[in-house]
Amino acid sequence: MATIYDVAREAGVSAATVSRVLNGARTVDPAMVARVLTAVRELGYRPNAVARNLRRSRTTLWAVIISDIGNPFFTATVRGIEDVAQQAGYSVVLCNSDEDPAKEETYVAAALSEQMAGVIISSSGSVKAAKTLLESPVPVVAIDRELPRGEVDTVVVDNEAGARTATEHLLTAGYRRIACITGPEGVSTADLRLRGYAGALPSEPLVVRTDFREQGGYDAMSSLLSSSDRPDAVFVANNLMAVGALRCLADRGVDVPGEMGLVGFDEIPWADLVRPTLTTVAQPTYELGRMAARLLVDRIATPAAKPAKVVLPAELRPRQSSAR
Amino acid sequence: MATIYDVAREAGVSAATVSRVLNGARTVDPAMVARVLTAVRELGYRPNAVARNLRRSRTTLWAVIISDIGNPFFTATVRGIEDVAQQAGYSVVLCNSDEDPAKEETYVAAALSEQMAGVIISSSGSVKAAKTLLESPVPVVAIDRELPRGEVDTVVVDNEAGARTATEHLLTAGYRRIACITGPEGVSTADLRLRGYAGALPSEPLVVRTDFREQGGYDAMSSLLSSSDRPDAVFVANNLMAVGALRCLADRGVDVPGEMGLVGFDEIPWADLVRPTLTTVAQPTYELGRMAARLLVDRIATPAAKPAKVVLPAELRPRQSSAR
DNA sequence: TTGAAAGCGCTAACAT
DNA sequence: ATGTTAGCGCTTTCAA
Repeated sequence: MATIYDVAREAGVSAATVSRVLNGARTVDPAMVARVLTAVRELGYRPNAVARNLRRSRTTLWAVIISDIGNPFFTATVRGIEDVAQQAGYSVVLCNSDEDPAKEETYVAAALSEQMAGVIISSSGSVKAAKTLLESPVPVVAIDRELPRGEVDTVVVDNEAGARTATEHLLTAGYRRIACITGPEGVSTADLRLRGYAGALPSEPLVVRTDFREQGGYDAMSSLLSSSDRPDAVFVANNLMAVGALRCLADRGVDVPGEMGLVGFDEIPWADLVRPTLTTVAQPTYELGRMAARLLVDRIATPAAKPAKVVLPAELRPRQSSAR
Repeated sequence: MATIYDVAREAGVSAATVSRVLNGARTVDPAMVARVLTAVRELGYRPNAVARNLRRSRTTLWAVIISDIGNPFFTATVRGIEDVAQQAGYSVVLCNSDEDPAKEETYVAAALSEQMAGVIISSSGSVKAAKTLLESPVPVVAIDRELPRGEVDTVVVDNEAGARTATEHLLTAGYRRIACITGPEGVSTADLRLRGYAGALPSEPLVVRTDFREQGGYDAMSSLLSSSDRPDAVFVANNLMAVGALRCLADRGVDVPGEMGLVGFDEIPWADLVRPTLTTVAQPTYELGRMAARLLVDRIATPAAKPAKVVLPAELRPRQSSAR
């Protein structure tokens, strides 16, 4: 690969001048600019970002560490992040931790080693990854899920209120024994949605914890169906588990919403095309991403500012699965 | 941030020794290893990958440039890539071109500037991006879609055969006037699936081209419904457009599969939960990702080897939407 | 306005 | 087995 010195020689100028031209300094003679650009084109020169980053001690890359690329929730969120990032001159690289704390730690370590300009993370619960990030100088924004013990910029939805609304909706519809399927302890969305559910319930809570995956939801629903204290409705704390639960009910021939009501948290892509259509608590995903990116831009500009916490509203979308 | 020299000073050794310890050289005295590791821990030292990459003139990052992060097709594919990459000592960063050639070009440029160790790309059709990649020394594997005019390692499914099978399936089911909704010209999947469809058809083809998005499928179906030559079945060349088409039919109250048969190419996540369930041509997505990653590993090891082209089979999954 | 030169942090010859 | 040293490619003072 051609280096900046090759270009300099070809154009008959110094490397410093080439650098100035390429970085848009206005103190360069137009004639030289032309010569440099010609040389760049002829040699097919492409600046080595690694060298530049080393010299500048900074990069223009953001790492966005998401917990499950298979969850459509992240699609719109990432788009929101990308749109703001691009405008601010950053490129976004996505890292998929796949709900695996070990992978999350690997990606956090990589982001720091690679001197990324910032990190946006939806924690899969690794305390170690969170600690590493917090002790590092890299600007961090937590999204969707709070960072364990983290005093950092955070963008979440009002999980507790959303869960409460969903549970009250089931009560209003006439369901009496409402269970909750939620995610792993220590993941803030799992815990807060559980709290919202429990708070809305006049009776004793009935809780199953599992992972945030479709299979987890299936298994959880399966165990609820065969329990002695079988519920007549379930609030499911994320979208993929809700789909799993729905599939389980279909497989078992349980009538939804007649025999069993169902509300999920998080939209699923074709919530209105599945049968029965799925009642969900929808989140402003795109806006979540935009907001996180804006916070990160601000944080990079002002590292010492007090961390912000933004809570966006979630909204119930009543559909068939809860309409008794 | 602490540098390798800080660690060296703290441990009372040279920077070279620290480097050796950190890179697992076995020619280091165990006592020194211990001292170095202690110093590393005390200082919270973290190697600067940018400096390392510059010095080594290589990185351990792969760029995976996908054309639409919102398409669930890529979920399993990316997982396949990641699993192989991790085993081979590479980290994967995802870049979402969002079917936008300009974004694709930006990400290709970034991947080259950042000296990424390799690129796996699902082209959104930018000839310029393809050219840039092919003229660069970076190892490239095309996945899902062929790279425009690219003599590179390629992993695709047998699009033509899959489309033919789908079309024949509709004919066998008794549909007579079968249309095709496909993607942009120049995108290999769009063109090959169209060819497979046309090849299987005894009559004149009826084709609508649009983008590969849900809205595109909706609009295309809408125009087919109001055309004078209204079809009784449609083969839709990707998953998102199939969902759009299905939604359009639902909105218009057209009975599927009675009034209109439908087959999509690519699975959708809950094909069996939507109503009617959607007949699709399924692809071995995870295997596609694994294969691409394996080719990339080989290519990095043997840059001069002849490019391979791997064609994996696609498989019809008959469901309700085509069962007249 | 331009060039010379130093140095970002690391690794790998080479020397000891 | 360990240290010395040069240099990866770039940017940015500093001097002219």
